[in-house]
Amino acid sequence: MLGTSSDSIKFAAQNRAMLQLHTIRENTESIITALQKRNIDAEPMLSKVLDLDEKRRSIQTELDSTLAESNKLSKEIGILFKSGKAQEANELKEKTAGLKETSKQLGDELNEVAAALQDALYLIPNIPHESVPAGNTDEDNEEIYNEGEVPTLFEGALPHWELAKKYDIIDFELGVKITGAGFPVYKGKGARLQRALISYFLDKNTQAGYTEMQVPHMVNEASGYGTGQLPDKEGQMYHVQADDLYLIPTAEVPVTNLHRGDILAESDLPIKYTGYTPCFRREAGSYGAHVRGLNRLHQFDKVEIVRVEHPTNSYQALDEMVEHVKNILRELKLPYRILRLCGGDLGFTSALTYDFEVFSTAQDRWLEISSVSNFETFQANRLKLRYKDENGKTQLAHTLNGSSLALPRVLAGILENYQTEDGIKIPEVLVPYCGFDTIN
RNA sequence: GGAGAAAUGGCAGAGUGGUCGAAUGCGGCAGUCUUGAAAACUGUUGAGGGUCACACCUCCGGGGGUUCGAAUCCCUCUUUCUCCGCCA
Repeated sequence: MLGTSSDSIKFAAQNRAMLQLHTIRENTESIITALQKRNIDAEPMLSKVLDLDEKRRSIQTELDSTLAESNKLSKEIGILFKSGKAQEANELKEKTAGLKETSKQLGDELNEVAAALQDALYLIPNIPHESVPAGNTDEDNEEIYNEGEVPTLFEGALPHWELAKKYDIIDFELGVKITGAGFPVYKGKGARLQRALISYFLDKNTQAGYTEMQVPHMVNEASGYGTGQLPDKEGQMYHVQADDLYLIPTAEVPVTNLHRGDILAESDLPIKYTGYTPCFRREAGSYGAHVRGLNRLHQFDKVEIVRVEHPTNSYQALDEMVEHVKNILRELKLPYRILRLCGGDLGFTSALTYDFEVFSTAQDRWLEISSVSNFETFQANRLKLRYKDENGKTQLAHTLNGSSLALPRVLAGILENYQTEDGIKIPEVLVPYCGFDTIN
């Protein structure tokens, strides 16, 4: 449906079953070509990696044989002592001194090179799926679907931040007082509508087979590296330095890390989770009119879906997730479109991403409300999230996630598109969750 | 926050300086038996690096140290449990 034919899926799965050193070593050229879609010249990066890799292996080999020799001597010494030949044993002991020195040196060298290699590897972004269009900016994203009527609003219709004030449902100034800009306070029916949306989304997700999880809102450094926020997005996360913890920018981080280091049985797949969490983002560098109101916040609520999949099934899973989100927006009767992100706009960790955007009628612009991605083995490789295949071999799993959905812009879309001269109508599906059908 | 105990393979649980990547049991897998299943019996069963394949190397919570040699001894950190204190 979305241009991921089964042939390309199979190819992708095989080609990247073990993305990283093996793959880089054997497919250097094709990786460089693929990364050009991200407008990256990967050649220097990769040759540095290959260089360090070669160095690492040669030091490792040398170290291994030194250790092998000293292991052998130690065993002999043990046997000699046991059989009472203390003098011969002591003679052998002297021979080990040099080996010890050598292995210490080699060990230090190895650590250094291995760390440098790790750092270099962490800087390489995921390889875009072949369906990812070339391009530099969001202008080059490819619209692949749209649905829903854009309503014609009455004269004097307002953007959501005006509506929020008019009906006293969101107080941005109050948030500034107690915290700062970008931390709104939801009041009365506004707060209730938030809670209704969270419940509604979670219900939709659990009905679709996702298991609801409540996870910590802070994570440690290892989790940040696992899903790829670190080191790439270091400055975008709130860092609690006293305890070296990060406030989560999305539930993707704690939920996907649930399986960090696991080796699953093939029959455990697929794993499907959903979770509601607040999300914290520093948004360093954002500015201008597009950050008004709910458009861009430091703290916002989101319900996320996460899947761990068999490589042969991950693109079908991606399509299912897209269909699932479509369904929700259809029920909310919001006009939306789906974009396939171009190489330049694609996130660091993703192989293929579909963005959902709701049309904000009063602002006359599209607002991103969901991002659904397949990471293939990229996160799994960092997470060491694997499964045993039918031959008993350990393979990297594929991970995926998507918002279903991010609250603030859905809220903005509802407020703006559902406004009437008599107040804001509540979408039908949300009325049972809200306990009211109009905000006035 | 204070005092004590502990951390070993999917799980349980031995192992206190040498041939231990690690007994044993359970679980898993394969086979024998069976129409099939269960039971019983036999075999097999951690991860990573390295190699064409072997060899070989690393890993017994993390890091460091002692030693020719560490799962075993020492230091340190983390986590868990018990008791005390505090507390939504």
